[in-house]
Amino acid sequence: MLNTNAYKAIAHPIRRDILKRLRSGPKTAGELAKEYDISKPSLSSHFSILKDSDLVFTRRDGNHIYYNLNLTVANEVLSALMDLFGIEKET
Amino acid sequence: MLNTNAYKAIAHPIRRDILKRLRSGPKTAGELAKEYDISKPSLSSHFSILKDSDLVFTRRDGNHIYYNLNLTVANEVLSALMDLFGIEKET
DNA sequence: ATTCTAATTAGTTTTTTTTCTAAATAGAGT
DNA sequence: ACTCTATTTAGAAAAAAAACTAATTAGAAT
Repeated sequence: MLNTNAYKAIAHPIRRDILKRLRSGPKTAGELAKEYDISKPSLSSHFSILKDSDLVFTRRDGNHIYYNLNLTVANEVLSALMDLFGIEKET
Repeated sequence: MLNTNAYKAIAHPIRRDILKRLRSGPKTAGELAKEYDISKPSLSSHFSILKDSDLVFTRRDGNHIYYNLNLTVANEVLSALMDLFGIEKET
């Protein structure tokens, strides 16, 4: 069953943008921070919300923490929405 | 292009529940109101957010206003999320 | 052990969302 | 025209989310 925090996670434009950037592979908080005109703590809070949703997970490599998109959960979000809307996956 | 209000629309559990109930056909505000322990104005505000997202549209029939699920927009939400996550629709 | 870099936590303020009660509107039916 | 039912609008209060600065933690590297 889907963690409903996922709906909250995708509700904010910055978090959606982060997810989009993670499609192409893991990024550090610092790399992502460059893209947004927002304080680091605010961004950290967005990361935290993304982690709570399980849409992203982290891995530390030395000094850096890499954010990764969890595609399994991403697929679960899609499935849950298809169910919500009563839309069938074509066979 | 998707109305980003749709992300906001699905962020609240009551609004998701309303969408789910509309799968089976149009419902009046009154019918839906029975399902939730919340004041009518609060629910009306949820309806308004759903309408802003274009996920639902209304049709008046006499004294009743029927809420309908807009499946076209529902599909657009799914497409937008597939794009966001970089998930391909299988052919 | 100190220092450097990366990122988070603490605490607060601002903004947005959700909720409420009371009043108003829209249309149907008498 | 009045009245009844269904729903929304107005205005205010409460709750939740998002933002900031300052301080802290975690680990790497000297």
